[in-house]
Amino acid sequence: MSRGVEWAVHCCLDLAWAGNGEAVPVSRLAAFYDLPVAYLNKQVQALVRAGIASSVSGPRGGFRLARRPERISLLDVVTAIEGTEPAFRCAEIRQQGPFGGTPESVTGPCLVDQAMRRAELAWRRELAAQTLAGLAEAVERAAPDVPDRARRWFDSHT
Amino acid sequence: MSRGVEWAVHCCLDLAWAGNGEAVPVSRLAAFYDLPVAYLNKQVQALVRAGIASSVSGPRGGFRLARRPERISLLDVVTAIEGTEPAFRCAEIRQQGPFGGTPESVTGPCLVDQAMRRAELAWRRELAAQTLAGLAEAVERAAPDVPDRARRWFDSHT
DNA sequence: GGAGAACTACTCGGATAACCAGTGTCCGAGTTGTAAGGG
DNA sequence: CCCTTACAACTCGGACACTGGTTATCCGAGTAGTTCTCC
Repeated sequence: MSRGVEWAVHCCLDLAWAGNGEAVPVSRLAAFYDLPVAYLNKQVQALVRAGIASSVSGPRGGFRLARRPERISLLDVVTAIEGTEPAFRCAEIRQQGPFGGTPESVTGPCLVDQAMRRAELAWRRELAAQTLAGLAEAVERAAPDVPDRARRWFDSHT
Repeated sequence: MSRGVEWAVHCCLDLAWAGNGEAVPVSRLAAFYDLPVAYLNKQVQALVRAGIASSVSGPRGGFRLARRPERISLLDVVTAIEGTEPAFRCAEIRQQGPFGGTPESVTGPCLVDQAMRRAELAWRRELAAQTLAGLAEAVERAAPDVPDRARRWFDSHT
């Protein structure tokens, strides 16, 4: 899985905390985690294309969340970065080779593919159950000062 | 996900059907699905390294399943090809940047990582629940003649 | 005719290149705040 | 003093190189069956 997924999730959390109406430029986010600025920009652009974040150009510009954190699931973020295609893509090799041409061999869908899709569906279901708000709440419960410190840091470095 | 996973699962099914004590050479398997021989060999070798299949060299040699199909799960096959490392690997970026050095910031494990691991665990659980025997049975139920035809084809092309 | 040895063909196994997606970087388009200049 | 206008700085956005991993291929090590030779 792409490295940008971790970046995107953490940045979304920071946007949820620091974004009190203010847009956060990607340079700030990159400085906060010591990440390459331009590449992180690329990832956040993917969030914009997916409708998770919105962008503002020019001075005082930056990114902010397009929806409330309660309405953004981890699955949304992951699919925004990784794309919607399933990790396992059935190439229907059972239809190749000497038995491939016969129409009698294609009775119903490929069960191997089905089993894989079922597993991947469970993965997606688990990701969809977790929202950004829920994750943020869990972090606040575990370390109550982290969000405040982050917010203050983002506000101070104007 | 690697393309070889699909090949491995299908080949394991064929080994379970065609392997009545006889070892099946990889050239036979490759011909059955019209796949590149040497590369498929590489994948099946991974199955051997994982203890799923066993190999016999020389004439009348080939591969066979090392355990009964009831004892081989889809997760076994997938991890044999893809490796045991999780798809999402937490790089702990929360510990980088200006806040990284402070020891107070590392309160407990990374919750983002935890959420991702939970999802991946659900995926693994679903894969582990499906055995090769169960999958083979499902195929027989959907298309009762497929296993027999496969067995006959593998036996005929000595 | 039978036993032994050399040979041949066949298989796996790992070492070796080609290709592609992910990774990283750069510069241009657009926008906003600012400052200068004139009325 | 106030309005207009040009400027400058800052941000996103997409286009351009680089790199590790998957994909693909080849040749060597080892083994079983076969055949030839000798007793």
